[in-house]
This record gives sequence, structure tokens and C-alpha cells, in this order.
Amino acid sequence: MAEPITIKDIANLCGVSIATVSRVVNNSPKGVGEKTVERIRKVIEEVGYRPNRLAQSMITKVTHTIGLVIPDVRNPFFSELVRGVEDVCNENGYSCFLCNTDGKLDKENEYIDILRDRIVDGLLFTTQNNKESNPAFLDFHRNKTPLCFIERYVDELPETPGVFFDNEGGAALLTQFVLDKGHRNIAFISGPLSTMNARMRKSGFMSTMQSNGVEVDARLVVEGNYRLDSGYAAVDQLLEHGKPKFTALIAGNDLMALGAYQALVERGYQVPSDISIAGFDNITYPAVFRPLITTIEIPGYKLGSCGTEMLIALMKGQPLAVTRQVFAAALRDKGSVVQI
Amino acid sequence: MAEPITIKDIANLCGVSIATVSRVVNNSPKGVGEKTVERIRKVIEEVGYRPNRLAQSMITKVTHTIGLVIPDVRNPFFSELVRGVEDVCNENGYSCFLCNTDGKLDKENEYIDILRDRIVDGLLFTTQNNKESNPAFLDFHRNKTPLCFIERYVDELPETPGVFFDNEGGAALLTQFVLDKGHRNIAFISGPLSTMNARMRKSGFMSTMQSNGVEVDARLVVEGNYRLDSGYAAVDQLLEHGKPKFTALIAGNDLMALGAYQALVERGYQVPSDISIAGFDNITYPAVFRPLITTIEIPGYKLGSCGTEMLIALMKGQPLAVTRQVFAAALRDKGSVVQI
DNA sequence: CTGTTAGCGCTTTCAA
DNA sequence: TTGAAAGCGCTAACAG
Repeated sequence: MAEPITIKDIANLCGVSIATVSRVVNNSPKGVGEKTVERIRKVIEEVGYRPNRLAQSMITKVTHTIGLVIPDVRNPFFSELVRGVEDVCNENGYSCFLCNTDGKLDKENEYIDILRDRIVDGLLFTTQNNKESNPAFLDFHRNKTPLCFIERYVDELPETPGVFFDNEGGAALLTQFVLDKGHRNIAFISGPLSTMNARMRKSGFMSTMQSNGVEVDARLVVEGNYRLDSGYAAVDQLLEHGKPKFTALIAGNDLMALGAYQALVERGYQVPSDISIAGFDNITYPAVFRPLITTIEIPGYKLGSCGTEMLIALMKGQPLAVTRQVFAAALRDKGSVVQI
Repeated sequence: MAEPITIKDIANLCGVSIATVSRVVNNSPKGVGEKTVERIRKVIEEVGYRPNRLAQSMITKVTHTIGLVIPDVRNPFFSELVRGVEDVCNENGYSCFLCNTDGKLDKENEYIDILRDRIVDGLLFTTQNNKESNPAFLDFHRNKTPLCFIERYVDELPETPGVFFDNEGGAALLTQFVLDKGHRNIAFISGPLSTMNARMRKSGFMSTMQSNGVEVDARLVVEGNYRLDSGYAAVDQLLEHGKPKFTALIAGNDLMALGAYQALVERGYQVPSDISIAGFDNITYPAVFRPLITTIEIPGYKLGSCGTEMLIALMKGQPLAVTRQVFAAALRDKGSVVQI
């Protein structure tokens, strides 16, 4: 290990004190002679000196690092989000620790501790898990380490900044779209109602049905778990009493919509001519793949990049104009909902 | 910002010196009275003291962090890989900085500098870009910061450890499979031949054809760029002179295979009954999606986790049994290649 | 304009 | 078994 060059070496090489070198490194108080600045700059360049960030951080107490805690980077929504976060970090001189929790509370806690130990300047946090709030958050909060939520609501920390997706509005938009196509008997497969976004989506569906004066048949509303097979199983439940009583089906996400699609097709129904289908997420794949599902797009990249921008503002001590940003939903019509 | 608790506070609270506290924190030289250890432990627990990792790192020169440099986490292959890396890091007390370069040389260089400044203990690097070797690598090499390649070959650093996928063997396996189905006129769409893996795959195809005594029609071998549309375009090129002269088509990756599929179907050919298709990558999607392409699976997670294990061994100064691990290919038959 | 000095929080000899 | 003291590489008063 070639001993790294230190500020001391530069000072010696230039015949000045380390304080002076430090000043030009931080191009601080212009109170350094121009000649000196130039000379020092030249030497730094020549020998390839790079300040030791650990030493700097020890004094300044800032590390220019953040922690990003997500359930699983393999989920396309999160990889979009991660990329949004990382891009903004990089643009602003921050580096980002990636942490996968699989949504498990103990891993979330573990990572929060790890990140605190690493003295990150801020934390970006997202999870489906909101059964209970995490005590570690309160620590962060106490230490005033900036924290920004992504699609997460914690009752105990109502004023914590965050970026959110308008789940309710998205569901309303989609439901209205289906209604406008003439459907009146619409089935709904929700995500797990333990999660806030599943509740919001369901609520958007229900209220839009109501505001359109369309009664919701309770037997047509079932709960899934956001996975493909639960969409499949939901169809069995919906068809329990023979022929379908619905002409359209809205699922809480595209995966369940796909599962439902499979179940319907296997049972001899044509989609969308017999039954229309719609979902949430806009999971996108190479253009050749079929089926295509009309869906609500959730802007993963945008949530990540904007959340990071908020966090950076926070870390710089800038007051936030808005502490909670809500992103609007966009409909992606892919033809799986037909006029009747 | 509540002032963090320091080792000094613990020392005062316990009426011992900071050296003693340090000893129990690092449960080092058992040379501390059992009573004292217990007392200090208790206080540490009570007040929730956590050693400042920056200060520790300043002295020990290790940060327990690594850098992971990839083209884009949104590519499913890389998100698999990232997860493999992160899991192994976490199991071993390391944290991981994620860096996306889009395969651009300047961003690769930038990140290498950033990571060096952050004093990562090791670097995991992967990219398709191997037109030129990166001077920054040589710095890393000079500093003896452990470096592990993932699917990357740099001529100047032949002895750098790495994990690799057996591209040539995979291509051979797939080609043999197609040959065994009775095909003799087989088209091949390679990836960009500037990349090593595209060359290896092509080479595996060529040599297997040859070893089976099957002549390769040069007009049936075209170069693509690993993207969907280049697979589509390649078909036009292959059909230039009218009817296809091939009964099977192997693409350098699934995306191009998909593009070729689309082009063939649009031109009225049935896949696989008229023309069989095979690819590389085993990109996987929810089970309902069609078409399915027979393919070679590349174990992204495994490459990530094993690469990280190698890197960790390196960082611990353990000698590596093998400096280069090559992962074997596995065929995933999905029915897109039929017997003729 | 520049240098001296005192730490940041911790590990690690060297003594006691 | 424990403590005192010397730094790690750097920043930030405070002098000059």
C-alpha cells in the first residue's frame, strides 16, 4: 500500500503550512495570495493529492453519503427508484448506500443502526411495511438526521417529509376510465389491506363508483397480496357462483391483473372481449410481450429523484417549500379495457 | 443535533480511561478485568453508545465499505447482481456504494475516483465497455486496493481476480441443443463484437457448428447491439434475398431474440413451427407473458454474491484459492426450438 | 495573507 | 489489568 499523500506532504512540497493548503483545497476565504494558490494547485495536481474524506468528515461532521433503504432492488419499481436516487446523489456529490430489507422489520432496524453508525447525512426510506412504526426512526428523528419517506406513512412522524404517489387519485382515474367505457359491474382485487397504498387504491375505486352512482357488489371486491398467484386465486373466488357477474376487473397491481388474466383465459373467457382488465404499476417489458394491461403508471424514477432532492435540501439546511410531494397518476391505455 | 455520545463519556461514566473502554469495545486483549468489562458493557448498553466509525477508520485504515460499479441497476441482470452483492456485504458487515455508469468511460473513471476518495476497502466492477482499459484501475492496482471484476476482461490486468460466466460454453450448449433438434441451417445474431462476451458467444456457436461438421453460411451470421430493435433489423438482413435459408435462429441475447421473433411473426412466419428461436440471458417475467424463448441462463445473483465473497477474502488479506471463477451455463428449454 | 495550535473520536504503543 | 500519551489527516479559530 503506497502511503497516500497527505496535506502535510503538499505543505512541505510548497513550503507553506498545512492551513494554507487546506484553504486552497476548500477554496475558502479568498485570503490566500494568488501566487500561492496557483503554486499549491499545481503541486496538488502534479502529485495527485486527494484530501482524506474521513479526516474531513471527522471535523465537519458531514460525510456526503446517504442511506437508501428499500425492500428489494430486484423489483422493477424499486430499481427505477434506486436509479433516480443515485442519479441525483451523484449530481450533488453524494454517494449512496443501498440496503435491501425484503420489507422485514428487523432488517429495517438493523440497517437504520448501520447507517447511523456510518454517519450518513440523510436517509431515504421506503417499505410496504407499516404495521408498526420503527423505534429506530425516532432515534433518527431525535438526532435530527434528515429523513425522507418514499411512499410510506408513519403515524408517529406525521411531519416527516416524503414523496408520495397519489394512489387514491390513480384508482379514481382508472375506475372512471372503466366506467366511461360503459362497464357497471366491476370487480376489484385489492392489495393487502395492511398496506396504506392498497387501502388508498381500494378507497379510490369505491368512492369513484359511488360518485358515479354505481353500486358496488361486495362479493366483487376481494383482497389479494400483490403477487401473481393471488390474482389468479381471486378469480376463482369471483367465479365461485358460476358465471361472472362482472364485465371488467381492476386489480391493485399489474401482477395480480396478470394472474387474473391467466385464470380467466384458462377458464375460457376472452380478454378483453368478454372481460376487460386493468391494473396498477405499468410494469413494462419488451414490446413483443403479451398480454398488455391498461394500467396506472407509478413514476418510480421520479419518486426516487425528487425524494433525493428533498433530502438534499434538508441536509443543506434549506427550508422545504413543501414537505410532502404527491405525484399524480397517469393512465396508460393498452387496450385491455373495451367499450361495452 | 443532540451531541453524540463519545468514548470519553463512557470512560467518565465508568471512571476508567478511554483506552480501557476502547479495549472492551473491540473486545481485544482479554487483558481487562472481568468486572470492568461487565461494568463498561452495561453502561454502553444503557446509554446506547456507538463508536464513531469515521474515527475508527481514520486509525485502522479500513472502512468496511465497498464500491459496486455497474452500467444500470434497471437492467434486470444487474439488479439480480446488485442484490447478490448487497446480501453478501451485509452478512459480512460491509456496506455497499452503488454506482451506475451507463457503461460510459468517463462516468466509470469518475466513480473510481469518488470511491477512492471515500476510501472503500474494495471495488467490484462490471461493464460491457472494454474498448480501452481504464487508467484509474491502474491507480487502484498501484494502491493495492482489492479489485474484483465481474464479467470483465482487461488485458492490462490479466491477474486481477474476477467472476465470469462461461459465454463460450453457454453458446456451445445452446448450439448443440439446436443441432440435436435436427437443425442444420442456423442463423446467428451476435451482440456487438466490441464486447468480449459477444465474441465468446459467437465463437462458441461457430466452433460447435464446426465440431458437428456443419458448415456455417456467412450470410447467416450478423451483428447486433443487444437491443430489441437490432434483433428486428437483423431479420430483415437475413431475409434480404427472399425466403429464409435457415430453420433456426440463435440470438446473442433474449432481447434480440424477441426482436427477431417480432419481425418474423410480422412477416408471416410461425415461431417455432416455421423457424425456431433461442436466446441468452433467461430474462424472466411473470409466467403469463408470451412468447417464451429457449435460452441460456446467466446467474446474475450468483455472480454478484461470489464476486463479493472473493473481494471480501481479498480485503481480509486471505489468499484466494482461485482468482478467477467461471460459472457454467444452464439451458432453459421453453419450447421455442422444435425438432425437425 | 499566512502560520500556530487545538482538537474531531478513536486505537495503540509504552509504562506503570 | 489499566492509564497516559501520541497520533490518524484534516479544519478552524486565533494570532501575527
